[in-house]
Amino acid sequence: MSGVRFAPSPTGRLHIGNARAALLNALYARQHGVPFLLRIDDTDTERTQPAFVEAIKEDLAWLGLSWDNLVFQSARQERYQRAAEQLRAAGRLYPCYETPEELEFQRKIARSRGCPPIYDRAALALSSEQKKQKEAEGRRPYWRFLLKEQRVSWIDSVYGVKSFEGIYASDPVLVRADGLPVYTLASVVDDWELGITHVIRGADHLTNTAVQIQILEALEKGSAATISWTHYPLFRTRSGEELSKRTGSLSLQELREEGIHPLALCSFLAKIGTSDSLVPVTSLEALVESFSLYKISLAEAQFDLSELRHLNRHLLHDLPFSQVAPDFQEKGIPLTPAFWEAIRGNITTLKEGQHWWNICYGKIPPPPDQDPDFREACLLCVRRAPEAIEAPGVWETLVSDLVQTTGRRGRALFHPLRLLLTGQEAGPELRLLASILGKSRMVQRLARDDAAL
RNA sequence: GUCCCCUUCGUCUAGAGGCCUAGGACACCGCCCUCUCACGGCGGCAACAGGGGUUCGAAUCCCCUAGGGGACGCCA
Repeated sequence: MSGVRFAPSPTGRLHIGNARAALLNALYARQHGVPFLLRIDDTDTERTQPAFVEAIKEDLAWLGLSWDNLVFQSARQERYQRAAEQLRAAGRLYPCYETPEELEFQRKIARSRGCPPIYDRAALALSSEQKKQKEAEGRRPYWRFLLKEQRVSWIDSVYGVKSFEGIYASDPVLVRADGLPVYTLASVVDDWELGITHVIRGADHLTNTAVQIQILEALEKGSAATISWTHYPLFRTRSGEELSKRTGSLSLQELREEGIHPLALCSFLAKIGTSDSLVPVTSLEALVESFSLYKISLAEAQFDLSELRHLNRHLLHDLPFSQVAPDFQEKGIPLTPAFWEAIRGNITTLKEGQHWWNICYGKIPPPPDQDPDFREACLLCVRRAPEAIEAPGVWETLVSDLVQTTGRRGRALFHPLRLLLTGQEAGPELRLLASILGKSRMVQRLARDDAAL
């Protein structure tokens, strides 16, 4: 039995950091044919909001990821209680009575004195009378795991041999005063019981790993070698902008609204910070094939939104009609192959595709009528052109006529004509636009007819 | 403060002591294509954070300095 998991907490919408974790795990699962578990880490009762569970599922589906199993930590409380019991029995879980405020104060003191803010284990020295007295005062105990002061080592797929000394960390709180387990415990229990053999997560969990290994051992469920650990370096950002879920920046929702195609995001998230080139792929399968944990670099990759946009542009150039039609359908746009062929080379985002759809099939703001004589001449030519602009040779004939009639050619002809027809300075080749607009709409726009403007 | 990690073209990176006058991709610039802006094709510019060692030889190994990230929560 083996498997991987993506374990978001439903405290907000998915952001790119989450998406990377989800994608990397999903790619690993697909490549190795192991189950991909979606575990909802909802042990934090204050911050969890049920609505975000659906939002997370929606975001994952948009990315193109599916899961084999769905588990809620909130539904597994008795497992965690049992584990806590076992740790208590083994003498590895001890009650503490400080309030969060007191602990915060202690940490502040330690920091100001230049000391590491590590828990002083004061509660360990409490006699049973003292504990009784604390409880008589109305204090409920919270429970800390007694860390062994030993070196914990494991092999990380990215970082190589890693080791941490137990003395450099606080004894972690495993059970809160309200009796509910904390992530640190729940995660270890679940990984063991749900057959997670490969943990792939951000490097912010590196020190957690040492702690979790000690818990795993204390629970007699395994050792450092039980799980294959992979920690990838977190994104770095320009000018230190926050990327964490706490600020809610760069949610998948925002990227989606901007018109970033999910495959562009997946290509980006799978390739950035690896030894592979940052190029878009047109299917998730291609990412599965080239995926390797060993390609992940030790240096933090910089997340650059403009890089993502470039990738999106290239992807859109490559994507066939069938792969983008659904995205437009969703926006109520009945995309046609001819239209897609015409615009794909000129757009960076799907949103710009919608923009061009509106230009071609909707009304446009009246372009400035700087040269009415030129406009009238163009109108004359288009009026006497055959109905089927798209038919072979028709465009060429029309252009000859335009050159003859207006006395202009090249940029001097096409630029103002483009402006009159589309209201845009740049865009797809006019020949293609003309066949999409059709003779009647071209006439309307050149005649400055209200129906098209 | 303590611990962990990082630093190669603008960006993502290749690089495991001689294959390095440092390779690729994207960006940028130029040319070609095109009676047009784009698209596309071809080409160009451009980097080993700094300083010490070790070695016949260092981007690569060691040390120091500087800069950056992460962890140190009754969050996950």
